[in-house]
Amino acid sequence: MKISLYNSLSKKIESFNPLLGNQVRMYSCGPTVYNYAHIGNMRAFLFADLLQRVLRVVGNYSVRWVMNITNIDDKTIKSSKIGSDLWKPEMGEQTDNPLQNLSKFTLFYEDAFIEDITKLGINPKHIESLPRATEFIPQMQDLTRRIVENGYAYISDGSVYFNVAEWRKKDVYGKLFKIDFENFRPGVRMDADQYQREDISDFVLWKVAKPNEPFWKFELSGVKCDGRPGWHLECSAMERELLGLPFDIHTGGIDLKFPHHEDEIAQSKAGYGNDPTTFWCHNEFLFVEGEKMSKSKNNFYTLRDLLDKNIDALDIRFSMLSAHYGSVFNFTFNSISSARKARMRIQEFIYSLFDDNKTGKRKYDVEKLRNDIFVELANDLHSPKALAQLFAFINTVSTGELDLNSKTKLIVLFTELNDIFSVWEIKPETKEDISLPEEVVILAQKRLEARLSKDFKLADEFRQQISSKGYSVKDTKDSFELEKL
RNA sequence: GGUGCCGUAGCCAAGUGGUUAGGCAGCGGUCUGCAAAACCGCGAACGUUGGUUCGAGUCCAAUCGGCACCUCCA
Repeated sequence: MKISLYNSLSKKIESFNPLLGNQVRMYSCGPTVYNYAHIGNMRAFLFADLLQRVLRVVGNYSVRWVMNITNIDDKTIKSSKIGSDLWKPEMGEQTDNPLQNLSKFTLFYEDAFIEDITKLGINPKHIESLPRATEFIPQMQDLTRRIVENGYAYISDGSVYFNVAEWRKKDVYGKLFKIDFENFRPGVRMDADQYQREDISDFVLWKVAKPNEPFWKFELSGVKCDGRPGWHLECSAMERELLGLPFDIHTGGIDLKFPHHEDEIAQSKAGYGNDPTTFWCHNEFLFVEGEKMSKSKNNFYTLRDLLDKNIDALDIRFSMLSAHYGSVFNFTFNSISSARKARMRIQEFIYSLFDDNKTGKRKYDVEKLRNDIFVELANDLHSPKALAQLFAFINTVSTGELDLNSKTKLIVLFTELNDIFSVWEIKPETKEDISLPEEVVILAQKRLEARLSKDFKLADEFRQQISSKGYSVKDTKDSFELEKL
């Protein structure tokens, strides 16, 4: 099925066509590995995952998905320095080699990141490559050199800056973000670094080495420029190296539109002569309980914080699918429990499809249902509408009335849908829970006996005891089911 | 100052000018010893004020409120 996507370049929904046959090349701005990822970060990665899955399943494309790991920047350098209180014993021993420290520090959070996204239902096998910025330094130096040679960058005190004014004579600077150069307001964070820039809007390509910080040897136009790459440059060099230019889709959070992505466009074109990509896709921000997430408001959560609160990562995934990626998502604890119930309702339905005792004569047009759902997903990843279609279906059909053929087709469909949503089990319900404590099972059995002999008072007492041990008991006709509370 | 986004029932969240989005919660029912779960059924909304139109949640204007970005934040 043809996919349509909102393109931040045209600010319109456009029909998507890959540049090379059936293959989609997609690059996602990945994490800066200086801390555990928070749920706002997670939304960006879940959005990219949804996109690549829809491209595979609905669009029938093969997808080459690349997501970078930013393992060198101000924050990672600072956090990994000797004496940093962010250093954890699990990262190993610090040495007097700043680059080694940086590497140990960032690898720790890189592992944590992979672990986190896996819990969220992202399959790392879908990601073709997770390039680390530090492993592409020669390519970044090469790009810097090209831009300088083409006359769109200058060296100042060993750092290299992109000359925006010069570039504007040749091409538009402001393709994603309309910039009013007359009313350009210098940012507050400007003086965080002593930039020796000719113009306020120039941005750094390569930063000169500071004492006790990691650096790479670099000589440019006879000038010694030992140092490290600037942030924007990393992506430009890696995406060209791994995907080739131009590729099909570039994703990221909406805050990266400017300056990060705008600068990427300028760099790639000024250095390589090519636009990076044809589609820019951005996800909106996330709120927590109606407010912007911030540490001061005490509503700043990493995925791990939420897991510690006994929240299922898949409920987070599912709840985010209930809003369109292009609108602000309001994360609330209420919405998580709401999402869990909704998700489980579909899960129950899937289980019942495998139940041969529930079979009837009704034929259902599964093809049409499939089409109804896929059309929504193909229309700019409209997951809320796709889910609405699915619920509307479940509301009109009970498995017991469906014939075997329809049920089989539905299992196939749910398998396909789960290749996108990835929040269900497509298999018969397994009643056995090996992890149940024996004492709870014994209590439940005693309760069953009491119940069958109609001693309900005793049965209620046992139920009390079971729930005080953290389990709930559900009666079936002549047995019981236990569930963790 | 500039550039954008958003105000839809108790909560979340779709709505491309013309008969129902959907989920959760709530209410009623079936089933249960009572529950739980499941299933069946039910209601309720478009920030405010004008305008365009036969008809506006949808288009236009104004207004109020919230938010984001404006040089290394998803």
